[in-house]
Amino acid sequence: MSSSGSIPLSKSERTRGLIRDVALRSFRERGYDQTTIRLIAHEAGVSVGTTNYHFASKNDLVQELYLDVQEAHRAAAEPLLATSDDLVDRLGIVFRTGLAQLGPYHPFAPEFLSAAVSPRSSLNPLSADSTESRDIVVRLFRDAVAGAKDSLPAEFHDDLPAALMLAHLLLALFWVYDSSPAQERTLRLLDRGLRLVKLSLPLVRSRLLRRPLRELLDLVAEVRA
Amino acid sequence: MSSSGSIPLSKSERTRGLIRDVALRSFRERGYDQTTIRLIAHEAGVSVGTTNYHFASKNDLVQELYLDVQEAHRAAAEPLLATSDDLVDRLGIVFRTGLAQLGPYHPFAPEFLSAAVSPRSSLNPLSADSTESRDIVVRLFRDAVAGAKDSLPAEFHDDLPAALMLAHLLLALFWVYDSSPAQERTLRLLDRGLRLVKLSLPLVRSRLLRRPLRELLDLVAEVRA
DNA sequence: CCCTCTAGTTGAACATGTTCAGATCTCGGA
DNA sequence: TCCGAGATCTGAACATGTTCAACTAGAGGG
Repeated sequence: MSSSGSIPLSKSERTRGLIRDVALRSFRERGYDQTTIRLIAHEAGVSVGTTNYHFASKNDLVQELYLDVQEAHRAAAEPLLATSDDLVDRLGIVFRTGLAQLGPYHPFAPEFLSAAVSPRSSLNPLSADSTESRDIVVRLFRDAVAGAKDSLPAEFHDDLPAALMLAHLLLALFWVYDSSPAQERTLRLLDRGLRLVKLSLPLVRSRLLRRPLRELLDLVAEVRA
Repeated sequence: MSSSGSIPLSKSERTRGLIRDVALRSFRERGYDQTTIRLIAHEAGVSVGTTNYHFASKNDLVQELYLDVQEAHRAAAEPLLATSDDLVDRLGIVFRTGLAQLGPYHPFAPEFLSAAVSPRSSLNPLSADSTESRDIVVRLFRDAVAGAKDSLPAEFHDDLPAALMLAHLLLALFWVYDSSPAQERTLRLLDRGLRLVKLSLPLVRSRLLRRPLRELLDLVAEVRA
């Protein structure tokens, strides 16, 4: 969580880190709406102006949370990816470990969603500001595809990871709306979706659906905020 | 737009109608964020408190806009539905006329999306508060399916309209993110998606994919805010 | 050791949606 | 016509994220 490097931190770095830590803890405990700038400032023992000096906006603080979550996603997914070379299984691993990271935030998911969904929000996972955390997930999907034994037609290789990341975002969207206990419906949706993909895979390799699927992928893969 | 019944309106009804008209015009011209309560009050010549007396929240005013838009959707779709009995064509009509209604709002789409996407927002199309306008669209899809010559397996009939309405929401989501001129990419996505559906339809009727598709539909069809 | 300049910090000010205690008006009944 | 209760209206107050002019402190050069 907090870096504990050996170089002594400057006063500024300590203040910034303190604000960051206070904010992230509050986001986890109280969610987005209840975590007000004034509350963060108070708990960190600084003024409102200081938090805005170190983080230009409240959303910049959420960005820090994103990074934490995505790093945890990678840490959870990578070891599991070593255990299978089946494409669909590997995709399932990335999706499932991704959902697992979100779990604790479900009570506050609507607040975060509302703040992040606008294409103009820096919090948007598809925005330029979120490139760093987004790329972590895209890389996970790239690895998942690349490490599978039956590889897909080469023409899919470039765009597929970005499209899968989008699929993951859609799954997360479903998850936000999922009020079943422990969001088990989302997991069921994922299982059934993956089963459908497994069944459809031969069709994709065959000629019939390949062209229209390819064209769909073209459009979807370059969605940006 | 404004109803022009013959019964003379009470003072209260006139005030309410005035606020409504001023607000809707402003939403269309200035979008969601720039349309402040104080601005509406000022343009309607009433106080801030009065607008909140007639409409408990700003979102209640957007709800009125929704109804206008969905009524226009129905008015645009119904005559066109009489011109074809091909299932995919009919779906295309409902999707396309739906997108056409949104067109003028695209510059402000992110603002509206952010306000509407939270499952806890009354503005959410899947919320109880939006039942009226949502049902207009669901009925359109029901008609589109029911009036097609090659009907689908009966087991799909119940849930399909709700699932199609969800698909329409997803298409609208894509549309919000679509910055191509006149959002032509969204139309292309729709065309390609429909072509894929047309190609896949025989597969759905056949046994292979029917069961998993059915199960997916079960989960998706009952998504609610 | 002192001076200066900049990084760091402060809290008041602003615009926003919403609330609410009280003022004002409307309208049916006497 | 007149009255009073209930409907309608008012504007100040509140909490929020963000901005900003002013203040402080700390580092580095003399």
